[in-house]
Amino acid sequence: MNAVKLTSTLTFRLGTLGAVLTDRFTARLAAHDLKPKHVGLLAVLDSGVAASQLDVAKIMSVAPSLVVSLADRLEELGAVRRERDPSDRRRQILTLTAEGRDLLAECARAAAELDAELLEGLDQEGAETLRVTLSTLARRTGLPAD
Amino acid sequence: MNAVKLTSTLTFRLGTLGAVLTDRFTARLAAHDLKPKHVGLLAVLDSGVAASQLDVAKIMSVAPSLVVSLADRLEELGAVRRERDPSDRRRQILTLTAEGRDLLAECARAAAELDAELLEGLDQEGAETLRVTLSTLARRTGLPAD
DNA sequence: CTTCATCATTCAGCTTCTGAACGATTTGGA
DNA sequence: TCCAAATCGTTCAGAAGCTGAATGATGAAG
Repeated sequence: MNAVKLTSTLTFRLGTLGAVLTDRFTARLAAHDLKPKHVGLLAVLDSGVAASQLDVAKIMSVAPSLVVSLADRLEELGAVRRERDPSDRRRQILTLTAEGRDLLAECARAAAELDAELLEGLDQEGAETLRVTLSTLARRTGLPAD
Repeated sequence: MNAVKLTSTLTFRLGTLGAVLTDRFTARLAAHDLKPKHVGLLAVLDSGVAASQLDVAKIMSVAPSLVVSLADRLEELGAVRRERDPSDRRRQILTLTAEGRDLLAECARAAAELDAELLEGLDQEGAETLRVTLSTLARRTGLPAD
């Protein structure tokens, strides 16, 4: 009883909306020849101390082998530096370079512009409430919540 | 100036959160041997009159050839009926069967359960505000907003 | 100093999806 | 009436993105 409408569930709505926004972000990133996961990796490095590739893989919930190829590309762009951990030479420590920080900032600005488009005409209060609520949901989902 | 943090943009947050929720939904759907897109197709048929495969493809923003394989599977499950449009025999009209409606309802219930898990402990008011805001955003993004 | 665990890397392959054929049908002129 | 172009569904090859199983290098434990 009280039949649920699929399209009004958060699960479906956040899923589809998230997909659309990711597509838009991907389109913006195309200019830099990057994918969202590349930027996600930059963000991980930015918001923490130096991390090994395996650490990054765990944080991103992604296979270690994927981190290799993401880091390959970012290293090639000069956005990331790869160094063996002196205290454990198996570990590759990834760190953001100055260029990497710039690149991340540029991508973040692109995302913010997409946000502005999305929220255009929405009341300021609603937007702020949305941010707070999503931050809460992100936190309890194990995602970066800032 | 006022540097934007990527992880706190809606673009990034909705993208990652949406991906997590879609993964969870996919896991629930595994029991029925369905993917979210199958259920999305059922939802399109449910919320409209009879539609041709091309109509569905446009609504779902997906290649027509993908609709073929989704419909193949759903037809095989008896959830969907395929009939040539008598007034234009090129068109394949897709309609929900009674089984299809049941299946959709079951999937919607699964999504609602995931919603409950996600919102557990969140204040009722915040949840309701979230629903309303997301509905608005869905509408202005060309997604089903109900 | 040998055995087992851990990390990065490569690579084969899976899944999901698209775009280019193609056949069947319809439409719009000449 | 007939033909050319457009439209719809279908098949199929293959791109894209990712995983999991090897492999080699290094480290830890006895």
